[in-house]
Amino acid sequence: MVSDAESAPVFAKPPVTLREVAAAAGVSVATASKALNGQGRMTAETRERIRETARLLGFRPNSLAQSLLRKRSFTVGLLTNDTYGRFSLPLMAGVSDALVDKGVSVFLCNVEDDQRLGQLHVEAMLDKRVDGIIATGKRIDRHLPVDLSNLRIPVVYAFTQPDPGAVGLVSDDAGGARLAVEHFLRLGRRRIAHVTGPAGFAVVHTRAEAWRGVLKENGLTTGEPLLGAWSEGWGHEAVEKLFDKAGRGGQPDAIFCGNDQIARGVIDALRERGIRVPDDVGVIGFDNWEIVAEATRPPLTSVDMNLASLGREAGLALLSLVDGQPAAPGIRKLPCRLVVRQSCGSPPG
Amino acid sequence: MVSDAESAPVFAKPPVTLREVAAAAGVSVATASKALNGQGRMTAETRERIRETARLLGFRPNSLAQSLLRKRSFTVGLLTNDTYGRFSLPLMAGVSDALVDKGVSVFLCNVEDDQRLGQLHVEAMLDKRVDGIIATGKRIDRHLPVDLSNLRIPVVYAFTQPDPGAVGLVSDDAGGARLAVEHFLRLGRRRIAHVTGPAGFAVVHTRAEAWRGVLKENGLTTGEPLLGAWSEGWGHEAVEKLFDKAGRGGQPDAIFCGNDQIARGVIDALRERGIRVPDDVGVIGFDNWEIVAEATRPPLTSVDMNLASLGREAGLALLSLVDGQPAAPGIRKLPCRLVVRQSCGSPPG
DNA sequence: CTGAAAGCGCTTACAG
DNA sequence: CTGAAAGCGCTTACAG
Repeated sequence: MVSDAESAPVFAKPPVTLREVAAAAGVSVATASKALNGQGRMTAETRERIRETARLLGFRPNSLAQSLLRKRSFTVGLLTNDTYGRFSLPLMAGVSDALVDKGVSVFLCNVEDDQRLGQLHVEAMLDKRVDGIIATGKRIDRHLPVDLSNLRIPVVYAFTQPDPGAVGLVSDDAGGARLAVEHFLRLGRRRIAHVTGPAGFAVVHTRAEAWRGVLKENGLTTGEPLLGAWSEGWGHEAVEKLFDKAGRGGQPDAIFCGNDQIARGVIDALRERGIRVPDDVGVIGFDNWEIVAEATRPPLTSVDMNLASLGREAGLALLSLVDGQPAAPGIRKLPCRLVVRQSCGSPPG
Repeated sequence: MVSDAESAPVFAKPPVTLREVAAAAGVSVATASKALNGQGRMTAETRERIRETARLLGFRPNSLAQSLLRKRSFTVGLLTNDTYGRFSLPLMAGVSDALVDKGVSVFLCNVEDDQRLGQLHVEAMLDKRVDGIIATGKRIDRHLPVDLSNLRIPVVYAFTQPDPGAVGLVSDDAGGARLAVEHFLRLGRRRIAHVTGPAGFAVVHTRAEAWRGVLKENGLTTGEPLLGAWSEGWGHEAVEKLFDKAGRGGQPDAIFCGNDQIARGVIDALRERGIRVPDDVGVIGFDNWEIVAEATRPPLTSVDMNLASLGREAGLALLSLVDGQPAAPGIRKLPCRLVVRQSCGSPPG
């Protein structure tokens, strides 16, 4: 007995083709194509009949064939080395969301920090004729382990270091830091410390400069920012450094932290010392990593880099390049926003 | 003046085609194709000459054309509703890693919990003729907002609820829970409590049953598991419940927690009460969310669900379905592993 | 108003 | 040993 219908996999049935639609409607393939695409001239009845036939048969045009002709695949590649995904995922989701509505699909390429993997993925993207590539990473001062500088297709960099002359989108870290410090000032805080990550990160300096700048503009003196690790442990330590020296008057009444983990360590350490947050000392973090920010006691006010919007913008920027619109090269900085919770204190009175 | 070379976008130059390679090598397109694919018979010199020409011209075959012919696109769709990405990302990275070496690329489809988005993505995948689909989510007892049951292409479910009769991969939660409890027993702990998430989650019951089972097998009595939220706050509360009642003898000497956030809350609450971890009470978490597990004091022992492996397995399972290998339908449970840090205590003596 | 032809870039029988 | 032909599924000038 030959394999019977029951045992054959359901998915063996091939998709219906335009040829079948045309035959069923009694027209040529060319006419069918034009009917479905709203091209050409024909009676409204013919067009409608063909459309109805297509609908009935469940016809969906084969993208591969269309892409071959149009020289547009309606796909883009998304390169990332952020396996852990704290920064990448919202960004990737933003890209995907912005593009799905335009019929563009996104290839996920995890390149780690591995040249071989990077090359493998870029070649796969090129072979599959993606319309463009978005490169993203976990920090804006490092390159991905791939060379994207001489491709035939447009490239947009988002939250990773762009090649010179390319289009790049990053968060406005200086602006984000200003938001935090200015908020403290508005709340009446005057001795605002800054506890942040390692000197090896560009954002550490960008944010520290902004912190210093705002204080100076307001006639306040600043000490040095405290550089350390991006960790809770460092937040703890930093509190010791800040509060073990000097008298009450030299101690901060607010601490702006370089990320939420540091802020969490700071808050825990302050509580252990009996220093009240926000009454005695206000705390603001950076990243608005919700699961951390909402678990601190009190919940943490934090600067959000709007990574999903950044992803959306990157997707749209790439599309307009693909469509041949010229884009100004260079780095575009997108605004951050301050998410106010309870750790920073309320306005006086 | 017509647009000069300087101002034209670099990426306007179209890729080199097989026809050009053939012309350059002085052979027909058919011969060129066979030479590059190792098909047909021809002199070694001819083959080598064609290959060399292709290399020189930087020829890369157009995947779209190949896919059209072969009826295989070497792409798969990856559906997820885990925007936050704690579970999805390692899984997605695993899928991508397993497939990139086989020349298969992965479309990222963020469907949220939105039917419309789900449908949009599934149609896009079908139109692009993906070879198969992997569905993944943030919990194993919920469906994605899409119907994948009657597609023409194979589907594998990973870390989300499969359709009946489909192939599904999940972590062995019961096994993972056993690992934790048995480890405590080996360490000499006897009064092992269980603090976990809400009753609405299937894994809450799976893990609680396993906890209860191991204790019974060892002749130990168990109380009821403490159900609550997946949060630090609940971990805190649970410690109050466990330690405010009964005398010293009724209090646990070990707590197995349903996730790492709960475990973190538990550890913090114990410390605040002056109860030493692990000396007085051992703690084990679940998920092995490194950034949390490593920040607890002491660092947290936790059950790891091996999500990257799960992703790899899912990718390979899908590929073998695509290749026509029959796969046993049903749910396959993949083992967890215990990552031992300092919160559970050392062996006695 | 509709269809036949050519073609996107490739592969695979089939001739010679 | 090599090439001409047909074809994957579609679209788009061009005739009629």
